Amino acid sequence: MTDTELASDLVVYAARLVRAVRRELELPAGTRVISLLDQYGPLGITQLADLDRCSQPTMSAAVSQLVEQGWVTKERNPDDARSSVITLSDAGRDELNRVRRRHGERVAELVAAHPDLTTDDLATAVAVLRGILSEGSS
Amino acid sequence: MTDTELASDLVVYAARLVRAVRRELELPAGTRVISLLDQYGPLGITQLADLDRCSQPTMSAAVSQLVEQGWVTKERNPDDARSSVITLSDAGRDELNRVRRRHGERVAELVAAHPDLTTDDLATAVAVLRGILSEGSS
DNA sequence: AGATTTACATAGGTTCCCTATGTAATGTGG
DNA sequence: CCACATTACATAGGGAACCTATGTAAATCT
Repeated sequence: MTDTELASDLVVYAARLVRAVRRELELPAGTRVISLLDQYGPLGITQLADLDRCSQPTMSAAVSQLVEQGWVTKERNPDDARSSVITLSDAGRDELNRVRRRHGERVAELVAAHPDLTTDDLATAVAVLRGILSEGSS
Repeated sequence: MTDTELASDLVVYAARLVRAVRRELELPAGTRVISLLDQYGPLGITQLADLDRCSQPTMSAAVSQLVEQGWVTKERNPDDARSSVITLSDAGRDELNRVRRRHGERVAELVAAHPDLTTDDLATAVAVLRGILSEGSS
């Protein structure tokens, strides 16, 4: 199997995993946003859109929803009145932890059902996905 | 890092990969369907919906579109007039190969941009995702 | 035969995401 | 310092991919 074939399979199976998890657990778009804020700290709308690889209007809408839910705060940037600063709230961090635990438990079940998959294998899979996505944006 | 934490990360990064690829390449829902037909041979609507983990109406609509595009054929099942038999056409198989090649090339580029990721790592990641998804449906 | 189940179609609605475009604030060249 | 481009967002309008609820016709069961 070539790298190209493997890479193709990676996309297909990644898509199926996401669909399978979403069916049972709900994986709202907002989760990705608060995950990014947790990882990078406070950010503006456009920065978030770039990191999440979505359009700026999409991120605007997502942030509005998160503000309504109380999971982030949105303030004017004192250094640049055009932009905003989106900050993860404590409630948002709690939500993030809850979602992560739910997802983790569910997928960990699936992993546990396959004894031939070791923790090392799992760690490698995560490293591959994360590596692929780091900076390889264009 | 525990298995649960790793599993949680796996979901997050899988979701980001799918989004990243979809942004550049288009990963239409129909691709999954013809991929399933390629893997399992001719199937009915409900069987396809179960395999794709989507609802039956969703699969009905997806198949209708694929028929219009000429990538599958839909015939009445001679053994059971209620059901249909969806079959991958030659054009559909060509399309599948084209899509796979595009996805593979794009992700292979991303992989190539990270020399610390070996082919073995990639193969492990694919094996983990496929393993997780095999039969672990419920 | 009547009732249930199965396979699919249709209706209506939600979520997520896009492009196009407007607006206000910030830099920039003459 | 004033017109102009650029940047950061917001708004408008629309499309794709899902869902649940429900209807219909064929197969199966009692």
